[in-house]
Amino acid sequence: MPELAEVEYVARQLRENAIGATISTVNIVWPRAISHPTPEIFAAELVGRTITGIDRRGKLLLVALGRPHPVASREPCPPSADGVGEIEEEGWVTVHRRMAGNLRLLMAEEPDERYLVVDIRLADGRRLQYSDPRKFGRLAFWHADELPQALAEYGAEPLAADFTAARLAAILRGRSRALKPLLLDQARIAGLGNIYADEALHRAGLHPLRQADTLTPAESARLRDAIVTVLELGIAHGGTTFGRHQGLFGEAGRNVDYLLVYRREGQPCATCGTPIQRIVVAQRGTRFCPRCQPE
DNA sequence: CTATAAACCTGCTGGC
DNA sequence: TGCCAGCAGGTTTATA
Repeated sequence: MPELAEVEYVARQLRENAIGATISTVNIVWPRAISHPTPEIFAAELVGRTITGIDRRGKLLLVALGRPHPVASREPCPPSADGVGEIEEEGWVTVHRRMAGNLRLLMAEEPDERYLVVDIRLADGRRLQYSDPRKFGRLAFWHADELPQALAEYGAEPLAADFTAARLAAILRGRSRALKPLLLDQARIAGLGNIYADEALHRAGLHPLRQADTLTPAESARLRDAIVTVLELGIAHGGTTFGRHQGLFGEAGRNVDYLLVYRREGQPCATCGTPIQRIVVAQRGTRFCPRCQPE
């Protein structure tokens, strides 16, 4: 599930529902899921802190943690527009769901998630649970001054204002790699995964094996627009869900109904009717329309 | 720099 | 129904 669109969708839900909540206990069911610093320190650092903001970088979810002001103001501080209130950030939890991880916010009476990996109890009785049947996903805690090292390897943010056609053209320039592995390279563009890479290439009319530095300016502009479009559509549809839930409350994303090529091999292309083809590129199943996306 | 394979894990689906 | 092969939304590491 979790590519940029699915992470962004959950980030928005968390921003609406979890900011201001205080963590009372942390139970780590599968310790290897904590990648930094150690499971024990992770748990100890979280307890007593309050969720002050939610952010995202590529497929990585960022949860800002702080402590309420020790003194005074009787008024609870309302979160500001960027999700950060009058509480000082002291650290961050990062969540990478990899292939199959899910984040759920459970009401007090709801049963535990299946495949539970980390259970975070909130002071109001709700639980924030990370579950993951494949156990590929990772959580970490970073002090505020350590966060940059956690984000150091990420490339362009596709939904940021500076992700222009010129920016993408600069990324493609001088690279002999095929487009598909380049789009999946998080150090170049952060957040595209197998679904949205295939969908973006299809919308741009580009073959997945096309060499990156052979695109014309018009083609790279088309690709930039296609990337932004597929991601925004994915977010608007609540993400793409194949198996289990992926929203914060267990709801399935509806974007699967809008995919044009991903997992549609053999079915007719919506544009030209040619059967969608599947090949393997960089160990990943890759779908495209051989007519709309000529090599 | 680029490419390829394997590893990390488990669940699900389709074929026989 | 049972078993096996193949596939899966991602990343890291080792090897050419």
